[in-house]
Amino acid sequence: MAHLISSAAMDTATKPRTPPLTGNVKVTRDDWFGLALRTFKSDGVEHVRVLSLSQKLGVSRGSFYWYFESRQALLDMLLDHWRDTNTRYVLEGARRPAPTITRGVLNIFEAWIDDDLFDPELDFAVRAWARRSAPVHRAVEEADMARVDAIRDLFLAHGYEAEDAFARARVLYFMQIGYYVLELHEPREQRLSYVRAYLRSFTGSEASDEEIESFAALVRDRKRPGKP
Amino acid sequence: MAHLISSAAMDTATKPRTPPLTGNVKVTRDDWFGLALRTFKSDGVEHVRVLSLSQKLGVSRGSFYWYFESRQALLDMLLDHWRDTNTRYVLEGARRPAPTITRGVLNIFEAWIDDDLFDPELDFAVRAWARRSAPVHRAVEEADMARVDAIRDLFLAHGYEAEDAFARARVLYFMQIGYYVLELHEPREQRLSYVRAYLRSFTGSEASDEEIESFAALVRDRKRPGKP
DNA sequence: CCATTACTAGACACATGTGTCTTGTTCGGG
DNA sequence: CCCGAACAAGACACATGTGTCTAGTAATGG
Repeated sequence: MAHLISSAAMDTATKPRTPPLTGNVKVTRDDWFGLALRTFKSDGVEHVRVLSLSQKLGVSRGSFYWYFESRQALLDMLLDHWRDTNTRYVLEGARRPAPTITRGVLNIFEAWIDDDLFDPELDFAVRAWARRSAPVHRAVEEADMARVDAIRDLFLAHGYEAEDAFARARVLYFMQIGYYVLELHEPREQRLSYVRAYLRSFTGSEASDEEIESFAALVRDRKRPGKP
Repeated sequence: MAHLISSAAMDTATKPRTPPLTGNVKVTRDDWFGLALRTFKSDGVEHVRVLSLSQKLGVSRGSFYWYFESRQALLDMLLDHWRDTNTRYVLEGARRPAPTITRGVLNIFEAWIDDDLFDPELDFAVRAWARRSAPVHRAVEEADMARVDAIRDLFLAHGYEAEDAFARARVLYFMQIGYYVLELHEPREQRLSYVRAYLRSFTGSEASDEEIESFAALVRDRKRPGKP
């Protein structure tokens, strides 16, 4: 009865693997989660389906229920993943001490401009999801408030008046979200060329050439700074 | 063909009706479309389902297929509706001749600030839909370009340099979209109080008191200006 | 008053989805 | 070398969805 051995040639769109997968194992938990995440980002929650994921992975749904308790558990993990990645780096950037306000804003831009640190697709997918799910909605509200507050605190720390700091934080944040929603996908070089103008409009003061240049250099050879 | 009755129904709770509905009729085409639209806005395309709509309307699915060719036909109509409403008023506002740039931007704000003219929920729902549907994606891209171009032309008409006009159009538009994505739902009065600051940051010049005041007055007794 | 118009109900055939359970299959270790 | 841990397959029961078709039924108009 052993016909068609190792027809598991499903290495197409899903597969670069590190360990050769011992035992009767065809896919790992990470395969499931990774595909779910990609599907979530490109197609939305509604399309994260155990059945269709299993078909793309070339295994039966039984495999899924070995690794995960339920579809809902997987969705919860997607939300956690978003919280762990997207919000964190924005906050870290905003809170990093900076000698000037322009430099402080550049610290935030670092996350914005690097898709490894802030993932706009993921953010949008979560926002779309939030429209229907109360807990997700709360999570998004919390994250937005935390982000705007952190940016406002940056302006406050650099001597802006309370109201002005608030307004500037909002303009900066709203415009960034709006930019991502539009899905412009401009090349990094082009985005870099706008930085000076954005800084002027966001902070009301002028960035120094070396600030701009060191930011450009940092972005150009983006390697993830922390540990992987 | 006397099916042009009761087009203005579109109530909230789905039921109170203007004409008593003659014959064996339980729901009208507008009932179907109105509920579909509301569902689309609050829950997204994926939840616009013939079955669940029929249950909410209290009729069988047979009714739907009397009024509409298919689910897809209904979805197409939703997209058309979005095009007819949302894009139009933004363009009209931007193109209306204005004595000053601040006044010109206020003309655009008119649509932004009035949910009858520009519906953020609808816009967001369409953008979410666009991520999965190529034709919808194209429609959104076209609309975004048309809107930004119209705003840019406004700045150009008031003497701004080409690049500056482009940048300002983008900042204005992106920030507005970002604002809507966040779903802040601030009361009209509060939004009005920001208008002067926004105008300053968007145009770089100061609005006159009477411009601000006449805008506030216009918004306060919002009646739809054109014909319904 | 009877036919026609304009709908609605409900059954059929089929697809896609969830979650559970039983029965494999493959490896590595005692 | 056989056994158990770690997974996978596939069937079952059920829910929800689409689209089609036939048999109604309530007002209206001749």
